[in-house]
Amino acid sequence: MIAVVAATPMMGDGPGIESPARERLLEAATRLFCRYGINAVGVDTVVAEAGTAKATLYKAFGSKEKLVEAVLEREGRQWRDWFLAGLDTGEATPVERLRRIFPLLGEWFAQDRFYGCPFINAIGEHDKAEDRLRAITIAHKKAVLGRIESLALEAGAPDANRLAHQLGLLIDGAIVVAMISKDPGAALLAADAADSLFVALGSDCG
Amino acid sequence: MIAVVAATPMMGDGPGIESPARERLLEAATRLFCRYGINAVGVDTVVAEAGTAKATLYKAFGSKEKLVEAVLEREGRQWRDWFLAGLDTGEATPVERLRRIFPLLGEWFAQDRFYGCPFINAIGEHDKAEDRLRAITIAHKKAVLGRIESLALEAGAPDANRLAHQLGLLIDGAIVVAMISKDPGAALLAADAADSLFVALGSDCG
DNA sequence: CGACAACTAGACAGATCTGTCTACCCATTC
DNA sequence: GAATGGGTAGACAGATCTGTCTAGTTGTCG
Repeated sequence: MIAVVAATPMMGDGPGIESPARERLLEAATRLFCRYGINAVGVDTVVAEAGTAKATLYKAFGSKEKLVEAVLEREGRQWRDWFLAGLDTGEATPVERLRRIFPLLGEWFAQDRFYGCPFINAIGEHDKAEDRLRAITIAHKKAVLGRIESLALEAGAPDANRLAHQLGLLIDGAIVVAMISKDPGAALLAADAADSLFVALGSDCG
Repeated sequence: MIAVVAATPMMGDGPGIESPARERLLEAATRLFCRYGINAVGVDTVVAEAGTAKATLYKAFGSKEKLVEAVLEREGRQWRDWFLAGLDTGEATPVERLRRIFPLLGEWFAQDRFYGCPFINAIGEHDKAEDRLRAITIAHKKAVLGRIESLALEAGAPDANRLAHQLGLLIDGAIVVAMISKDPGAALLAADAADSLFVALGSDCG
């Protein structure tokens, strides 16, 4: 127990708890699951892409299902770090920060590695009565919408919670449309629609 | 060839071209694919649920992939028939018809058989470089948004095409949020957001 | 009756899936 | 040097997948 954490002597990357093999597995699984779908990718493909042995995967995660959860949690954390940092960086008014949402999404959509939202896709291809993936997804969305609601509140929105969730609708809609159409322009359209939601905020001008 | 169409002597249901076995297969496949995901359901499960033999499935569709396409095309057609009829039925102004969009979606979300959008889910769990399912999906969305754009035009929208596509964002967003949260209230939220998009239309009143 | 068409039941082949297991490698540490 | 722990390589079991094939059943029509 103690040795497991106290070990990892050389690698200084990240928190130092993750072993390199575990990290390579997460990266490979993320890439493959997002591109081809979770059920369409076998663990043999994941370990081949990660360059590890199959036993390493099962030692680290226990099952493919647990690997999927770990992938979603890691990918969600990284995405939120990137997205929320994009909102919060530098000097800006709350409304200006809210207006960054869709340009940021546009950057994401334009990446050749953009395959839609891993959470939405994962839920879509699993039993809809399954609650585990939905719980992970809801936690992720709550973290994102929570920050947006704070900004809406600072911006003086009459109903910050409602505004945040309506922006959430536009966010998810834009993600889905961008995945289907392969057109990052969905972000521009959503930005425009969001402006219509911002008219109640004081500092607005077409 | 001719016999295949000219036959089906007794059954008078529907257009009469579909054989009962084929229809049962489509119904069973739709139910199972939507609920559990396409890749998670094998053809053995489909034929068992449909009460047919496996050979009947392959005789009628040729492959599981073709069955999937047939399911999406049939389901899309039925959904559009229901949805567009809901918009167009009875006497109403174009804006009133546009305002029916989200209450209609709310009815859909509230059904216990609601498992999200089969098109979105299908694309999400397949290779994102695959174009076949995307083409079917785009055709479906085009049919829906085309009618919405006509209504927006009749309603005097300054940019009917843009309004239609923005409503499309809210529609897809609401579908996804309803699937994730299992809360039909996403439709109300979207209806409210849509009202903000309608302010440019003349006959609007909070 | 005989031909025919649609369907059923289920065996079967071959591939692939998840998960386990053995045997070995190698670096670090005591 | 010996022990240890993380990793590799890959065989293996057992299930399940898609798709094919054979044989038999049912019902219709001439």
